[in-house]
Formats: sequence, structure tokens, C-alpha cells
Amino acid sequence: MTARRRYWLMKSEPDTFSIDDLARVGTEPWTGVRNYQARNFMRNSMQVGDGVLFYHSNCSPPGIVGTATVACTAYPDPTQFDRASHYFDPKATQEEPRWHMVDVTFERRFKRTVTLDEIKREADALGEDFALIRRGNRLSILPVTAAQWQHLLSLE
DNA sequence: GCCAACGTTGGC
DNA sequence: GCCAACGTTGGC
Repeated sequence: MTARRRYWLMKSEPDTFSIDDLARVGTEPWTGVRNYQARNFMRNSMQVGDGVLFYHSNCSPPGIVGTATVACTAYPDPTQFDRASHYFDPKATQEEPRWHMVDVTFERRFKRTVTLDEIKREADALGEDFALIRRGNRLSILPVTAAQWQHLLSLE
């Protein structure tokens, strides 16, 4: 039996890692998540083949720029053990890692950015509880329903 | 570069 | 276990 495909939105700052970077490398470990809720989505819920909306944040304009897929189930993020890394976590141990991540594989770059501004205008269709457009929400990884996925793709 | 929102930390 | 201080996110 094939697992049911789930959908996610993952934010990345294009200055750090953009959709074009992902297109170039093909598959990338999603290092550096240091938020428990975001980690839990990766560790507890992501499955191989899940759909990912790739979102550019902290740029102009912010928005969805393409799609990717989850390439593997979660495993410990090695940067937590690396003293030299910006993401080093002194409280993490090999025996008890704190931070897990998945690898993400490039699927497609949108012909254009579906901007946050446009997405906000679709609040009625997407639902007010959609975390991306909920006021003050800063989650870098959030779940997307099949209906939201379809609707967001239709905006391209 | 500003700053609102919010998560985390640590003193008590 | 409260909560102030602090750090980070991310839109603008």
C-alpha cells in the first residue's frame, strides 16, 4: 500500500538557499530548523513523496516559487553536532539528537512567483486558519491540505 | 534597516 | 512555574 501523499510549505531565504540552488543540486538536506513545531512536522509526519511548496521569505516579493518532494524520512541534522556550524546546539548529543530533518528534491520551478500578497487575497478559498497568512505566524514549515495545494498551484 | 510578533531562556 | 529579557523571523 502506498502512503497517502501529504503536502507542506517550506520557507527559505533566497539569499541563503533559493529554488534555483535546489534546481542545481537536485536534492538538499533541510538543515538548520531550530523550531520544535517545524521539526515535529519533519520528524513525525513527513513521508517520502510528500509534496512541498517552496517559498521564498525575507525577500521582495515573498511567495511560492516552485515545488519539491520529500526525498527521505527524517534523520538527525548533523549541523547540531558541528561546533563550527552556525546551527551548533551544545545540548544535542549523538545519543539524543534534538533536531531532525528531511532531504528535499527539486520538482519544478514556477513560471512566476505566486506572491504572498496574492495568497492573502485568496484567504476565503484557503481558509482563515491557513498558517501562512495567519497574523504573526513565523513557522518555517507548515502543513498544506490537498485542497489548498490545488488552489495554490492554480494561481501560478 | 525597522519593528511587531512570538518562541525560548533563565532568574527567582 | 511565572514572567521579563532576549533573540529570531520575516514583512514592509
